[in-house]
Amino acid sequence: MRLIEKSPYCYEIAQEGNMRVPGRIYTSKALMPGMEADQSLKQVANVATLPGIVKASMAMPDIHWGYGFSIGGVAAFDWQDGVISPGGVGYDINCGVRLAATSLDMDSLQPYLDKIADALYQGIPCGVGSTGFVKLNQKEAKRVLEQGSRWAASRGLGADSDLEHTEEYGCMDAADSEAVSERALQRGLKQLGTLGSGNHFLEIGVVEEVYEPETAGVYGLAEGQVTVFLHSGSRGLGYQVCDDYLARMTKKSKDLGIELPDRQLVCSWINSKMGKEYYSAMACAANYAWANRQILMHQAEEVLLKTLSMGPRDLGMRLIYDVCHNIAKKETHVVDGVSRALCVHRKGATRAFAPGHPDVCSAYRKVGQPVLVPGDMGTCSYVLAGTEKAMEETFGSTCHGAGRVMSRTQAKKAVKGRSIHRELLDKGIRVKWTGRTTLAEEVPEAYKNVSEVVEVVHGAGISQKVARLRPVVVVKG
DNA sequence: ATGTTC
Repeated sequence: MRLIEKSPYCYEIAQEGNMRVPGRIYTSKALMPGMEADQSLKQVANVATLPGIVKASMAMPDIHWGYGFSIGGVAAFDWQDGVISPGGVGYDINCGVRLAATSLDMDSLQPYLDKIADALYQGIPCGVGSTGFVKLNQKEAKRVLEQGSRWAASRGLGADSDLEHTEEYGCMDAADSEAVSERALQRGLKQLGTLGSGNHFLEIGVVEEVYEPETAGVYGLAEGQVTVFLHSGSRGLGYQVCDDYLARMTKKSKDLGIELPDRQLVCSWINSKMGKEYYSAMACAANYAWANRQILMHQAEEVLLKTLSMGPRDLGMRLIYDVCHNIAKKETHVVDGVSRALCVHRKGATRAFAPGHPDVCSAYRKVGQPVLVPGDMGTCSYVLAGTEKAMEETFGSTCHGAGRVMSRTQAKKAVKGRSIHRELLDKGIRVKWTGRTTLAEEVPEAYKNVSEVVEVVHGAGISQKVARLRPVVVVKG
């Protein structure tokens, strides 16, 4: 595979063999060795062979090996003549993050942090197999799947301003609960309002540095301010939707009429019955994830109000934004001067729409869409803004996080005998967790340096640094 | 990521 340097942060995988377009990798010399250590670049080249792919098979600097498609990949297919692939979305459909600001400053909150850590850990259902406070019957669950965050708001678990500050307003219209299997629906009944496990978290943090005061002001962020940051997805329901359609599409893979370089790239024509059905089911799982994050954030607010004996006005908790980073969406983009309907797959990649884009809510339209980039639990996270260059180069997309450099198994082996909890506490980070192996798997060194990842997307111009956040309390599954 | 091999 030939890697050609196009600019300091952008490399090309030359088009060869069955590739229909080149590969394009956003990275730096510092991040290159990690990138070449696994099969992720090969996966980028494999995706370039899929029918209907437009412009390039792209990878963000946080790329690492994933199911079929690498995590950190962006691939857009023609809506008429292209394919849709569950592996291009990921098992955790609409895995994403949301950030809320509060009116508190970290100096005054410091004495209460231990109490807050205990209360959040008690009050937020987390871990594999956990169940939430909201129990659904089948009929109600279908409403969640078709309405997303709007369902949560209609049950008093969110406000209109929350919907306004959520990507897609917290609901994909294409959702049709008929496309979701009985088994997937069943798994969703008891899991609404649960955090999950692995890299999912709920964090109390502080705005440590502001890079763009004007944009930060528009978003409502200032240095020293206390924030609430949440990372979760569609839980067992989304997993089951992905699993169901991988199996169904594999059975019908002959319909595609082409040989795939990797069986994990199984896909359907977007235009086919199967393709449309997957899109409708995926949208349901995406809506479930939005409702889930909406409920989790509402629950976190309740816990903070009670723990701090405060009224909502004093706490001043308000959603800044909610983004998804595992999704396929019908979007219109200009390709070679022509406006085209595309199915943009972002798997471990975040939408980063530019200032002025009609899909950016009115409050933020002047400065561009907020992009939320969580780091590992011991470092920091970033708030970025979408740019025009992202629209031109990456279908309005950027990175989604730090990206793994060690597998979970490798990480567990690497930290044997160490107390990760103590190491983090020494850095002023209180961690609460439930899984026996969670802290080892999520140890900071298992991830790339998120600051290096962000330098790439900022340097390449596909998003702009706005602010950096530092965690002080972390709750994990 | 995931009732971590229905």
